[in-house]
Amino acid sequence: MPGDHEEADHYHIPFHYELSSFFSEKPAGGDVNDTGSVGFDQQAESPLVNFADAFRGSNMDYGVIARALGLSCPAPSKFLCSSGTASRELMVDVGNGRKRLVPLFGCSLGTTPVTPNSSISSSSTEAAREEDAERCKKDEKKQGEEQKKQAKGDEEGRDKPKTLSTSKKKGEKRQREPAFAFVTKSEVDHLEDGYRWRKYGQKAVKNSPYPRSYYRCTTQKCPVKKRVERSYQDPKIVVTTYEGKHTHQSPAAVRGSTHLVAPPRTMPMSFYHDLMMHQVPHLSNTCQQGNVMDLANLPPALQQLQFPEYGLLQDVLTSFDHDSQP
DNA sequence: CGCGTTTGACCCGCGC
DNA sequence: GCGCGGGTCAAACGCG
Repeated sequence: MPGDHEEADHYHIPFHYELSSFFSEKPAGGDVNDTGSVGFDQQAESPLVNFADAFRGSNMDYGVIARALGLSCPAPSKFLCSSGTASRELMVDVGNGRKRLVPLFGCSLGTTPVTPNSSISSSSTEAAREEDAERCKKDEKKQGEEQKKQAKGDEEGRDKPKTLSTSKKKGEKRQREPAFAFVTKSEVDHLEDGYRWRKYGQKAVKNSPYPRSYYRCTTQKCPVKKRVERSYQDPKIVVTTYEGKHTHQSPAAVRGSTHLVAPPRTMPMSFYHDLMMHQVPHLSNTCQQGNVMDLANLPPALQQLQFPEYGLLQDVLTSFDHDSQP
């Protein structure tokens, strides 16, 4: 069915219109939304507050956030579940030649942060696991084919000069790690996130003048990769897609930047768990398979989301909450 | 010399 | 089956 197929290829999550303003052109330091309730001074003394710190220092009940993000709180998750019309999404390539519309929810548009990085504008997840589920059906269908290929490949493969596929068994489907995409508004492509990355490829993106860069975590045996590309819709927007879970601590944390990884004292770990379970729905499957999820395994984007002022986030989330009320 | 980037070639999955 | 586009490899190169 063509319609179903379309659904499988594009993961639609509505974006709240109020938040869309975060991604539109705004004068530096200006108010962020139309209500005037959110304003920040980009020249504030502490322009960067990381995600965890933001919550730690906040009086905000995490339940509000949880509800806002559609976590395990009584309020239904409008953000994740509704089919609202006033949405803003960004087409993000999530691998295997698949693109999906990634919901944007986020924060601010500081343009002259302390670090070369600009502030995080939004984060989102992509439902690779759901996608995998879809693909499983196809896989079953193709399994016979694959086996044929495998036999054939065993014959032909020997003569191939390169052994690119030796890392995985022939006929075995390339397994995609859970991915987490988020969007930043930045002048620089490669955002400093506390980990060390090695660029291993760059490709031109179809219909975009901007190339996509491929990075791998330089830590040995760490499987995490990330893709970085600029939005052709708005060149200032950088889409970063993390894939996989770090098997180690952030070097930045090791160096003493504990604020990058330390869990907020006031936030139960279950919140992180819920956050991940909902923000990265497919990870729930992983957990069901016995894998342990802990903070260190959170995508850096969640560990280190930074905001010019957490009050902004608060307003954003409050906005979510308010919007989710009938 | 070690580490990171660049870049062309190759592999792979998917749609037609 | 074929072509396209995305993802990865690895040699060459640059830099400190």
